[in-house]
Amino acid sequence: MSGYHFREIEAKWQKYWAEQKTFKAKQPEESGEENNPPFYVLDMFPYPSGAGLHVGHPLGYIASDIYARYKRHKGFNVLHPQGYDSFGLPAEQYAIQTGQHPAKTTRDNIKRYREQLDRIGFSFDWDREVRTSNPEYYKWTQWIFIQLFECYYDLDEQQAKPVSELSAIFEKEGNINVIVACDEDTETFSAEDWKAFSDDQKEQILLKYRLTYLAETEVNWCPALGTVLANDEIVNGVSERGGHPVVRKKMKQWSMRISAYAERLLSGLEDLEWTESIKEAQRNWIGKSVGASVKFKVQNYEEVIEVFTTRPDTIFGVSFMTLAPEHELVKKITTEEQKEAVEAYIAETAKRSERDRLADVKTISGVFTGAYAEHPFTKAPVPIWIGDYVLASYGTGAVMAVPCGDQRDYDFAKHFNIPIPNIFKDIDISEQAFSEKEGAVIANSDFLNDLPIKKAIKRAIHEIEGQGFGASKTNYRLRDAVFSRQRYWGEPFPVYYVNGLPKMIEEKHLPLNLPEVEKYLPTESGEPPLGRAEVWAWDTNSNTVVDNEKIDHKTIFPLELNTMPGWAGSSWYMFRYMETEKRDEVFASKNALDYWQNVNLYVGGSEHATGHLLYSRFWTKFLKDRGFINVDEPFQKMINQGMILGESAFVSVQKIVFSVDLNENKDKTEIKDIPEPITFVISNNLAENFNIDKFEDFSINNESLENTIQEIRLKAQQICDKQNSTHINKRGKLKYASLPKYKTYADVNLVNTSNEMDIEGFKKFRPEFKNAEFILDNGKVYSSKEQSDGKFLVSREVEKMSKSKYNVVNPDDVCDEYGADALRLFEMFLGPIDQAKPWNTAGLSGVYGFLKKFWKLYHQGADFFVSENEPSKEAFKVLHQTIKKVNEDIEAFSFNTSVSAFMICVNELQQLKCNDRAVLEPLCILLSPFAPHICEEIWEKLGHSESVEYAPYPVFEEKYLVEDTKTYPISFNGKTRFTLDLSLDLSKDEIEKAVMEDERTQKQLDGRTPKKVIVVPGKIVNIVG
RNA sequence: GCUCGGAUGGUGGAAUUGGUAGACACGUUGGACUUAAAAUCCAAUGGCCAUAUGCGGCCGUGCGGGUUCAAGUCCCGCUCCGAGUACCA
Repeated sequence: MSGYHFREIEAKWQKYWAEQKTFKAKQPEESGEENNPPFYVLDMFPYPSGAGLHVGHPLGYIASDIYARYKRHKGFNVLHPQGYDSFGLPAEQYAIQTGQHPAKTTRDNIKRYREQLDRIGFSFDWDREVRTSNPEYYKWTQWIFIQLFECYYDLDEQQAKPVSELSAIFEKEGNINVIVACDEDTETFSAEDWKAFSDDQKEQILLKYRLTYLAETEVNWCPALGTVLANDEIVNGVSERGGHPVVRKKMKQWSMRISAYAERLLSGLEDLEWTESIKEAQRNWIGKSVGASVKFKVQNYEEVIEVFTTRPDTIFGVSFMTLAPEHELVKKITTEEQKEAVEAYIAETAKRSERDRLADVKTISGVFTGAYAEHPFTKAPVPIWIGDYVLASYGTGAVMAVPCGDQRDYDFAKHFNIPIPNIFKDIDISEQAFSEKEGAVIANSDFLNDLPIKKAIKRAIHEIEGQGFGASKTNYRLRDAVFSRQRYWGEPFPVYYVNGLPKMIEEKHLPLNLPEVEKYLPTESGEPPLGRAEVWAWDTNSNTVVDNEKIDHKTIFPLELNTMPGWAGSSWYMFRYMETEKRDEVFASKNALDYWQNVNLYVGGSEHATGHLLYSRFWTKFLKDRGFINVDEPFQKMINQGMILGESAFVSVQKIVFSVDLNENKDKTEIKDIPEPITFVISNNLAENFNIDKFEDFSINNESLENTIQEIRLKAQQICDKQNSTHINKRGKLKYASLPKYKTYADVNLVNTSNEMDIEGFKKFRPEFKNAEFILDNGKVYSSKEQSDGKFLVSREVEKMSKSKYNVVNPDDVCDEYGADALRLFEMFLGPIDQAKPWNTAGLSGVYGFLKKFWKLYHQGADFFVSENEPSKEAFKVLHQTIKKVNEDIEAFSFNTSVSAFMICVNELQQLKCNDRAVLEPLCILLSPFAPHICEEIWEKLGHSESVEYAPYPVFEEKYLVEDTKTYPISFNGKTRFTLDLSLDLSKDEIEKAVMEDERTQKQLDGRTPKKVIVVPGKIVNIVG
């Protein structure tokens, strides 16, 4: 065996790894003696879609795999698992369309994913695989749900506690003194009240405190689809799919009280090694603002308007109030005169999406309600306006407008000629508001006069609280998360209903398995798909699921029909991988949890910034509170990979169509026999100039194209003439005309690296072009593969990789052609991991060539050969430079530069004709995380019987890199003119002397005397003057 | 609008604390080997100018300023592109 036969090598080692369980992570009890510290590397959970993997998906997996393998070489006990987020909407939609059970399609998809993943040679410990749709897994998702139900959140101690403790407090002192997270509308009650409540009433009240609770939530309901839609599934008020009407509707749904954890979710970000941009996204999402809530009385009404402000110090600057048009008070307080205008404005606002309202800052709009509020301090009347720059969903949906201190209020006031009182001492507000939060002193503000802003805020809150029309308040934008989905393919809630009140199924009877249904659609009456299940009732005697017909509301009760959302299963899966043996008994055993702690390195896309990454932090904190785990954060360090973009291929098309001039058609008989249009598909190099109508203007010198176009015109004219001279004649004259050129997709798999397209393949791919004429790059018309000597070229454009753009590249194809090691290297070589970059298959030959060169280093002719000789100094230097560089790059996740470093290393060793074991053996270890198959093969040939995976990482030794000379760039006025080799031992003065003596220096100076000579030893010499 | 990224040859991208801009690779061109192709190897390759050869010169990291002996890198002001996103009161 001589050449580099990657197919055999890769298959051989993939089999070996699977059989030997090379990547099995050791549990704490197994690893104790060897003292290998644990290290946990995790990829974000893949959803196994029917489309399979494209080359963009494995990018992060390759990076994390390199890191995992690197850590094994460094002596760590690495946990590097993989699994599937296998509940989800696409499988359900496919089931609705085809009637196939989603469990089956999901299994099929997973099988395909696994095959694709296996081909790339990942070092996953597959024995720990999890699938969220497996009952053995979702048993514990249900279990966590129950734990959340049984807890409330103590805001004082910032901790979740059992609800039983809360009812004990209520028993003693009611809810007046408790500082806990609860629904906004919770009323106060005393111990006596509590005791007087019925059991059902008590349950109702406790629901307002539980960390997961039932509540009326406003949703986008689409009756035709029988489901709730996300905001981005609605376009112009109708559903994106099908265009059905959508209505706002209140529905009773499960919610998660994530808002209770707002403060901890915010402060916990500080110690995480995540990118600033993701942390910032979470901070914005949580949206903490500190200020005060202030109540304004409405004149002539009993009502008050409550506002939240971060700037209570500016309260004397209030000259109007603005309510969101949707604010509930608007209808009540609007005067008769203003009614028409207000209603018109509300109707207008309703048409605008929130997106519109926020994107448009230039249009200022609003209407006066005619009503006035009363300033709490001055008692002056304050006009109440409505304006769509205030959103109902944030805060109280009302603003106390301070035009001198807020630019939006300022613009609004200017636009409507509302006074702008200035409450800042010596600050000019004639042009714009003063919105800084420091650097000013308050004026015209009674007791706040002469106070700087920060002190004024404190004083204002003090007065507001003292006079009883407000209090200091911290506001969070973070809302509780709706947890119910009207879907089939998700975790069933372990919940049944007694008198309409939810009861949890006891833990020991879990899992509650997803029932069978005959169809996956909502029921005709609008219930979720589980409403179709015939066996979906809970028997509290036998503790089993029984036939619905047996429901008697005494011992047999209906079960919950909603299922859990996609993020339920993915919010805790990182802990499940830690467990191996006792998965039936616990979600993960204490021992394992204590040992693995949390994920040391998490790799995935940044699109999960405010979804998955926030929810899993929430669940982690909750599980910590309850003592189930002992970490506060799930993912200590995170790397976000960028998207791999596709290079879509396009062809240009122009058509000739025939038509009859109807003006001359006297008898108006039906027109038949009009020839089919003729389609031309034009090679990209000619596309711009190709134009059937105006070939006379043809500017580039291409005779055959000119001829071709003339022929086309001639042919079209002949068709017309022929028809006109015969039967069409009396109905009118047949004419031809060309339509505008347009571009359309070609499948990238039909195009080679030189942008040449396979025309026959294209005809099969787009049958509508079966009879089209193809104009080749030489201007000639394509006739057949054999007879045409020209090429057909496509144009390229970088776009997102997607099926609909025909630019998807499958990793299997790359593995077939170049091998998994080449794929791995190339994905890394493409550019920085976190950047979006286009996939260009042409570059693959570069890394493939590198692998062949690497292989050759260990061979002499056809035979494997390494010498036992002492390597040269140069060879050692090359090796140690590479060790240093690659080591640093891996730690910095700069994998593209480490691939370059390997290329440089191999090129140089080849130059040096180095084939010494003492250099080549460490090099093999060094490369093995990147290209594991080829390195295993060579490692074996080097005489090792064990996998290279656990070979100790080569140690960098500085002594091999020590230099005694430096090639100094000698620059004049900052421009390098020549270089000079000088000893590194020289002092500054000696360097200067040597440089000045060089004749090239004299030539550059041309007799001038330098003003200054800058010498930086070991770096550069710059001569000024 | 705001926040965070980014902009370097024909292409993907390198470049330490400011210190030889364009590493490495693709592509292109030329050459060697071959009946030929593939593969492999060698050479050239930022632009412009100059040049028999040789020695060279000017410009150049989105744009305009600035700091510095020296700026892709630091500062100020813009433009464009990408991602996220709340009129956060």
